[in-house]
Amino acid sequence: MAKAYDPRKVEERLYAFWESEGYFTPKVDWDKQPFVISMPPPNVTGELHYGHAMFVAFEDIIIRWRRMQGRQALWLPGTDHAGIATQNVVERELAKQGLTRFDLGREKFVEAVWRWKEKYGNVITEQLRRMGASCDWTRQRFTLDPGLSRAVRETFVRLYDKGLIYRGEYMINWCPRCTTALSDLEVDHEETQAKLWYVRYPLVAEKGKPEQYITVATTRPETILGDTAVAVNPDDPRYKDLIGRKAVLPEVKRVIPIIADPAVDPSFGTGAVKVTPAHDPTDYEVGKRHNLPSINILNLDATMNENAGKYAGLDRYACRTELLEDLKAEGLLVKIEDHVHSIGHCEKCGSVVEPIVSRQWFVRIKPLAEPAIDAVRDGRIRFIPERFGKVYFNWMENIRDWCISRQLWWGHRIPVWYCEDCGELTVSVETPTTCAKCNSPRIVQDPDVLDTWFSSGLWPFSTLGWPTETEDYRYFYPTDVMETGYDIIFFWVARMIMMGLECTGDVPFRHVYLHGLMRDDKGEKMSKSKGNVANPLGVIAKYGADALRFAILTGSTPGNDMKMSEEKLEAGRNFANKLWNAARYVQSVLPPDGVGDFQPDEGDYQLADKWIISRCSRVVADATNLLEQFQFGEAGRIIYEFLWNEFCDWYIEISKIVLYGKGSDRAKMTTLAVLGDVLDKMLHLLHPFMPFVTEEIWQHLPHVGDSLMVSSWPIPGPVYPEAETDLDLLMGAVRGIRNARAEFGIEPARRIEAIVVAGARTQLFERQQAIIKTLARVETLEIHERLDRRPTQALHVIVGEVEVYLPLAGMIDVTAEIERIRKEIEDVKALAARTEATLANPGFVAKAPPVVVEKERAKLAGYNERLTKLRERMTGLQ
RNA sequence: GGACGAGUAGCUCAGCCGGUCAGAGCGCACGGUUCACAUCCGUGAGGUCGUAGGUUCGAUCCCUAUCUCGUCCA
Repeated sequence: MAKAYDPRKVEERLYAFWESEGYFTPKVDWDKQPFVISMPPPNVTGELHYGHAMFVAFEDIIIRWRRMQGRQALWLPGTDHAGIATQNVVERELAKQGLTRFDLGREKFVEAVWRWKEKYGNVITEQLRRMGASCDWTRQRFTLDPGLSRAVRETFVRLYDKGLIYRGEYMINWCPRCTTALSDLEVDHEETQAKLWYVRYPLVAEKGKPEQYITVATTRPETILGDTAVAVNPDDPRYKDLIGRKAVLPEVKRVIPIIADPAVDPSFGTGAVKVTPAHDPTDYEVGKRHNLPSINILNLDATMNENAGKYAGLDRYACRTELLEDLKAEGLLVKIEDHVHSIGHCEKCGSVVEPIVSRQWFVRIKPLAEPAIDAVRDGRIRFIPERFGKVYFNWMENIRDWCISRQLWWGHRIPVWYCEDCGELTVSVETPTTCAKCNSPRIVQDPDVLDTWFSSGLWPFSTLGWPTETEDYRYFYPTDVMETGYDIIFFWVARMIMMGLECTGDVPFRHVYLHGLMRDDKGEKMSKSKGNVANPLGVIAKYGADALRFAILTGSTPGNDMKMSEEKLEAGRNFANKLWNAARYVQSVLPPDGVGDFQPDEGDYQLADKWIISRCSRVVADATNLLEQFQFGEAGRIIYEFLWNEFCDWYIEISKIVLYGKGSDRAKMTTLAVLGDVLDKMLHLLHPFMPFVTEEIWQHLPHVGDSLMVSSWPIPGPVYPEAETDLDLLMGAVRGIRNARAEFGIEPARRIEAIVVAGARTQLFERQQAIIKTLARVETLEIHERLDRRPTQALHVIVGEVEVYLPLAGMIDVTAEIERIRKEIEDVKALAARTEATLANPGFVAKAPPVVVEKERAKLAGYNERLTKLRERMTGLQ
């Protein structure tokens, strides 16, 4: 084994080995329990970023751990066609050649996207391998695969037949750049510093009344061209008289009514608002209530249409500028105020979204949402962390119908055909040749495609073969854990739950584990535009995939964002190297074929053996328990601490005493067996965290089986509480001596003399004196049960019930020592006083659990014993 | 406007159902070339656990209010 661990030499080789052995591919075995995770499918043209690194780390730790527990573990990978995003990418490529998708035409364009997908679509899957993802590539899926496309059609037809999908004209969000409808979720609202324009509308003159105006305030003056009313609040005294009168729309000269509607907020602007039913969701509702005409003034690319009169053809913002100029010229622009309001942007391209009335397909969502709410409420699906359940409920309970049609070319074509003869629709899974109503062959398919999330919503079961009752589907569904970022609870998690319940009658998964988002070391969200995205592949090349995984897993808490930093990656790398070197030591002392058939008896174990076995048992139990609770960070930390601070710092050092000493072969074999066994257990526990380094080490050590990744998860061994207490005392003594040595500047290499007054623990110290001698660098060690004449020219250390003297003639400044002890007496007295006060409180003794009271009493006894010893020492010195 | 999260050692953060929980890593200070490891070893300093109340025998952990930062929904 090399002196330092070099991940570059092992990672790709081991991954290829695992994959070629078929370890990632579970078999359907009805005698065994499956364990399934559907991988959130990355965008097919995407590149690996930290978000992917996170889900790989979390999902792989779960799946590797369950696999080692003997489950038929399936982690099903795949990619998403990501409609808008992918189409945009290819359109941008075309734009470089000065082309638009319309220049190619639909068929050619879709072919171009497929070519793009074939060329770049596997980049991400290759990158996932670099992370060590143990997913089953033989079952890899793509949302546009024939099987998954069939699932989409099947779902559409079923929902349509049940009346849960309908087509209608409603106000939707329109992205003029992508030229498609968007669902509410695909619109990002952003608080924007903008203007509020106050515009006067002249009233139609009435006999006997003076010339009058009504002033409205608007953030979107260009929509004046589409106004069909002015509205005021019915209770607003300022406008009572004007209700029912008519106003003349500036520029357009259309006569519109002044109406009263409770939706008007009297405190906004002047209290009078313009009503544009075709271009504002609120106005749309007002228009419906008052039967107002709806005048569309926009083309689909956000230029003004013929209804805009002389502004026709202008871009919406150019039109705004010109119109404002004209209003100003006419004296109708009263004033301009600064105003902050939220503006909707296309999630994908950032363009300002237009609310327009359009004919689209919708999912009637309430009937789907209700069972989905129940499934979480009654615990069939559990969110981790729990609080996200509240977020889920809040959204689901106020959910609105889902606009699913998109005016794109890349995606699942809507399975609806319109008859050019009778005008009826045919909705069908199989592509029809004739109209279902009149049998006319003159039918034409709806040109639109479905929202990408419609197919993603089917992912946990469409990937397993649904709607066909395949063996995979029957065995592996429902899945166990859905692991993803909390930012797509609504987009994806909620929709999978709704679709899963509707389509399969069962929940799609039982647990939803949500991780936070990755931020840079300043806490900024990572984004390409900010340029703060470290490339995970670069990180892997520099530190190794294990280091990255360990940093992610131990540096995060469920549901909380985490900051990534070089320091954390270094810590991960250092830990891998520490493990490597611990193994290197074990390998160097172990015979080539290990300890063979040798099995130590209980009686062979020395104190240190029992101690490390016991501690190891606890770590195995605790780590397993923490994994059960999705507490990956805590699990990682306790293993880290055990390995570094107990196994390496103490047990390995103690083992050297035995192995390099003159003991019996049997004693040495016992130590070797324990070293190997504990290390082996740690390799197992750490494998799901750091698959590469653990496998590589395991392969170097004597082992049974072909691969660590398919070996069994350890079960906790025996626990020896007494050995733990005893070794704690010995370690305390060693630390005490080291501390004193450091404090008094004794050269590390210098061997000194020590006198232990051990009382009841005399036997322990006599038996284990080698530990003290070696680890504290003591040359001669005297051990007494009691000692009447205490040395004065000596340092004094108290460890529990034991005292240690380090006779260092000439090095002791008695006055300083007295001062040091005086100070310690003060400290201990303060502690004792606090404990006494607690115990003196009658409420405490009466109400606290007896165990706690006992603990306090023991604490006090300990303080008092220490005080006695300190005082004795004090008088001895004086 | 509603909801949620964060505010713990200089920095980054752990602390599950209130009682050795005041912790880790990094950084810092001092000292280390003996054959696992300087990607290391030993020792040490550092915090009124955002602020103010309350519940309790006892609160970093529960309740109320409040401040700062962040996120989501409307």
